[in-house]
Amino acid sequence: MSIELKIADFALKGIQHLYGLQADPDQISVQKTRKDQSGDFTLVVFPLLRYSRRSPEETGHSLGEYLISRMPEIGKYEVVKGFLNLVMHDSWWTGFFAEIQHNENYGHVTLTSDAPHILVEFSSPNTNKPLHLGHIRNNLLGHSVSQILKAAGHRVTMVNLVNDRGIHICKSMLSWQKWGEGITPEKAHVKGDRLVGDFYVRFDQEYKKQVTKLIEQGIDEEQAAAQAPLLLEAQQMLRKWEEHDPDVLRLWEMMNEWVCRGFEETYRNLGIKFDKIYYESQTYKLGKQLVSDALEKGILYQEEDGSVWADLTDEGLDQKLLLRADGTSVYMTQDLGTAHQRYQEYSFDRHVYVVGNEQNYHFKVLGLILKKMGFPWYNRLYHLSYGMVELPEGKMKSREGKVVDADDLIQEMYYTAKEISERLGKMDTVPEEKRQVNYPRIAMGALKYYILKVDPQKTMLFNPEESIDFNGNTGPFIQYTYVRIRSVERKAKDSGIRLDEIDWSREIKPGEYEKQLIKRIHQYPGVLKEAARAFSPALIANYLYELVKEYNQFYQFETILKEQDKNKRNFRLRLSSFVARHLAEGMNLLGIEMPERM
RNA sequence: GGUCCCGUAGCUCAGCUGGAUAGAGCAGCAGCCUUCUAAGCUGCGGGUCGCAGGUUCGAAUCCUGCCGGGAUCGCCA
Repeated sequence: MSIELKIADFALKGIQHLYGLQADPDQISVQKTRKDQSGDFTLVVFPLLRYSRRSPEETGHSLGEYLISRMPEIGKYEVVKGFLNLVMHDSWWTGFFAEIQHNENYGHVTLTSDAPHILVEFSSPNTNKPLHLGHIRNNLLGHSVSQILKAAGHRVTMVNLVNDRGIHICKSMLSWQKWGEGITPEKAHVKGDRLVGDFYVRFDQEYKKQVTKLIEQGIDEEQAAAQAPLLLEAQQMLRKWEEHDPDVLRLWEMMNEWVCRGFEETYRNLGIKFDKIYYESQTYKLGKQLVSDALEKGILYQEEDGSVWADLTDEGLDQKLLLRADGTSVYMTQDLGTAHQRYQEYSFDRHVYVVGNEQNYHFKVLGLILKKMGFPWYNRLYHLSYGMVELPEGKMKSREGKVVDADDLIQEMYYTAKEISERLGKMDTVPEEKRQVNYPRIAMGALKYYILKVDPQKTMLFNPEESIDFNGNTGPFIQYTYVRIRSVERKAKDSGIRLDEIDWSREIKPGEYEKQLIKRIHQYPGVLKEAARAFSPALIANYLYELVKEYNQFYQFETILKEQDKNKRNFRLRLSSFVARHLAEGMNLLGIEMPERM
C-alpha cells in the first residue's frame, strides 16, 4: 500500500475515532505538499469540516495528533489554514530509497501471464510520398505509448498498416511511366520514397495544368476536375490493378518496394520497429462479409442502386456508406474488417489506433457500427487522437510541398548536434566511432523530446526557422545530466570507491536536495500509471524534466566525491547512480537513447 | 449550420480525478567555471488563465452561454 493511501486510511479512522462518523473516502485528499510549504504530504481538511463541526485549524490539529500517534513514519505536522501538512521522518525517506536502490526497472510493473493484451496500430503511411513531420509525431507517439504500456505491465503488440494500394499510388505509377524514363532510386541516388513522392507531385502539377486548360475551354470546374485525362488514366490503372493486370502489378510491386525500403531507413533512424506489418493490398477486401451478414440480419439497409448503408440516426449521427453500388468497399468497410480479423487473431483487451484528430468522426462511427453489428468488444477500440503539427503559416500540405520532410529534419538535427558537440569540444578525446554513436542519440533526443513533451491531444507548432533547442527543457538537457553522472561514476571507480560501502544502519541525514530527489522519485510509479492510463508520453517527459532540474541543483550545491563523510559520500553516489539509471529507463519509454559522453 | 477539440507570460508549453500566493523553458537583463562536464546553476522583470455568468468553503480546472482558432460532417484514406 502506498504511503498516501495509508495516510488516507488513517485519516478515515481518525474521523471515526474523533467524531464518531464514517467519512466518505472521496472526501479524503492526500497530495504532495507545495514546494513553498514545509511538509511532504498534505491532507486537505476543508471537506472534513462537515464531520468535525470545528474550525479548519482545530480539525487539522486533532487529525494531526491522531495521525502522528498512529503512524511512526510521520515526524511532525503543521496546520496552515485548512491544510494539514505532514512531515515524514528522514529515516522513512532514506528507508524508501534503500528499498528501491537496486531495482533494475524501478517503478515498472513486471509482466504477468494474465496481463491485458493491447494492440497498438501506428504509423500507417501511404506509399505515395515520403514521411513528414506529422508522421514523425505519429510514429513517436505510437512507439512511446507502446513502451509506456509495457512498462505498466501490459502485453503490447505494435502493428503497422501500410496503405500500399489505391488511386494515390496509381498516380505516382502513371507519372513515372510517362516522365520517369526508366529512372530508379539507384540511378538517381535518391531514397525510393522520395523518388516516388516526386512523381506524385509531378502528377499533381500536370493534372492541374490539364484542369486549367479544360476550364479555359469552357468546362465548369467540377467537371474539369473529374474529366482531366490524367485522372481518367489513373483510374483506369486502378481498375487494371484490381483485375490483376500483370504489367500494372509488376510496376506496382517495384515502386512499392522502393518506397518501403525508404521507409525502413527512416524507421531505423527513428528507432521504430513493429511486431507485425499489414498491407492494405491484402486487407482491403476484408469487411465485405461482415457487411453482407449484417445486411441479412437487417442491421444495415440497401439502397435501390445496391449500395449498403448503416443508419446511425439513433446515435445522433447520419447515414454511413459501407459498400458502393458496384459492391466495392470503402475505408470504413476495411477498418471493420481489420478490426474483426485482429480480434479473431489476438483477442485483444484493447486496440489503440494512433491516428490524427482529423479522423475523430471516422473512429466514432467505426465503434458505433461494430456495436450495431453486435460485437461486444466494440468498446475495446480506442482512438488515440493527436493534434496536427502546424507550421507558422498553417497546416502542412504535402501536395504543395509545404512540408517538413522527416529525413531532412533528421539530417539537420544530426548536423546541429555534431556542430554543437564540436564547438564545445568535450568529446575531442573520444574516438571517432564513439562520437558517431553519440551524435544521433543527441540529435534524436532533441527531436523526440521536443515532440513528445507536448500533450498528444494538442495541436503543436513547429517553426523551421528556429531550430529545435538543445538547452532548457529539452532532451539533451536530460541526457547531459545523465552524462555528468556517468562521468562522476567513472571518477569514483578510478579512485577505487566501492558502491556497496553504505552503512544503512547508521542514520543518514539527507540534505534538502537529496530529500527533494527521493520525494520526486517516490512519485514515479504514480506518474507511469497515469501516463499509461492517459496514453500520454508528455507526463513522463515532464516528470523526467522535474527530476533532472532537481538533480542539477543537487549537483551544483553539493559535492559528491569530495565529501569527507564516507557514508554520506557513498549515499550521494548511490543516489546519483540510481538517478542515472532511472533517467535512462525513463527516456527509453520516450524512445530516446542516452549518450555516454557529450 | 450540426458535432468534436483548443484558447494560460512576447514565443513554445506544464498545471493530475476542483485546493494554499498560476509554473517552466526560450527570448531580455545581471551574476557563477584554480573545485565531480557551464548543453549547467542563481537572481530580476514579464499574467484581468479568451469573455460573462453559475455550482462550491474554494474554479485555470466542473456546468451554461458567447467570442476567437482548428478539425470534421464525401461512394478520399
